[in-house]
Amino acid sequence: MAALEHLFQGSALNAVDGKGRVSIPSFLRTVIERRGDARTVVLAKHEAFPCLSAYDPAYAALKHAKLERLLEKEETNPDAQLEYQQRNLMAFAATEEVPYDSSGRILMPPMMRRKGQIGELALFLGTGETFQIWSPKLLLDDPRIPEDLKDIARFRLEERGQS
Amino acid sequence: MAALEHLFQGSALNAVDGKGRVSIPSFLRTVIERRGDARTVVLAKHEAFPCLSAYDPAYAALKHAKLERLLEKEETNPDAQLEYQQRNLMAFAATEEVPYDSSGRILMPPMMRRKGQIGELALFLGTGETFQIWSPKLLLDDPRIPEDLKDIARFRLEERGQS
DNA sequence: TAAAATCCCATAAAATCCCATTGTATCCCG
DNA sequence: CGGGATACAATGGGATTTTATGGGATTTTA
Repeated sequence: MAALEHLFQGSALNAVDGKGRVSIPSFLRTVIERRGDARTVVLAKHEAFPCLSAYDPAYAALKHAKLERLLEKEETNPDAQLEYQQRNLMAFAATEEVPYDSSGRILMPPMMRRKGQIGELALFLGTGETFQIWSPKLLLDDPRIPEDLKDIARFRLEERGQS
Repeated sequence: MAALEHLFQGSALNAVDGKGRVSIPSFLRTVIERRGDARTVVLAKHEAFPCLSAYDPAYAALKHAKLERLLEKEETNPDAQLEYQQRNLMAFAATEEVPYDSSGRILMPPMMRRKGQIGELALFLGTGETFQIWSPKLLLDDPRIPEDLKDIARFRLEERGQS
């Protein structure tokens, strides 16, 4: 159950239904449950891309512990104090932890849905330590995204379109 | 039930009614009850921000124990003695412990309400080991608060306004 | 006994559970 | 190897429960 022995990988395109529910792809759930024993995802706005960043609570705790150790080193520095407060706020207040049910679905919180501009479709992308949730349209429109990755998004869209 | 295995996370904006009652958001109550078995919150003025700092009794006990150990180490240092006395005063005399009822509401003590300048609305922000209670307006006006977090406060205000 | 705190009940909206369906991947055995 | 049987994933929709909140009644406190 060591936190970072298991990495998030792969992609999937799932529907967001009228109630705001989305299935977390099972291959991501497997990693979550191997890293800890929660059936829960932590959602945050991605710092660089117009999408959401997601991970498991064990990873969040690990990140927090790291921050704490950093503070103890710089305890005397007054600037460090404010910076610490700010980071803590971003790491915890600006994130939401949502459990998934027995069928693997979360209720996407309205705030996160808006921050990630997620509409009827959610594109899940594994990125190792974390995974991302995109509006497929936004991903295709972003010039920073490699063409090969866009091909994957297009493929997932087609897959769904023809059904 | 280890104290710091569960962290406070997320945000919510709740109403303070005419009697001074506020609901503690359920996701914070869950953490409180997992950390110990009290249905109680400890309130204090935040040391840096114009808001309240809040936590569970188990965390208060833990913090106290930590202070004690620190003191024992520095027993010979007279400065440490004074500092300990001061911190101890703040940690206990300047805080109030209030239980929440079966519907999850506390009666916000008038002194704390004034210290935090909490009006009709209380913004709850998880910050890991503790959580904060803000007047949303004061948060929006504070230059030290990251813009992304203010966005969240604005979102919560909107959410409520349109209903 | 007046003010304040607490309890109790009511409600609307939201979140959660539960069951059903469908498509797809996997298994197993002849 | 074929082809049905099986298991699981994603998803829809109804039923149930929880949450936040208002307001009255009762108890406690000063």
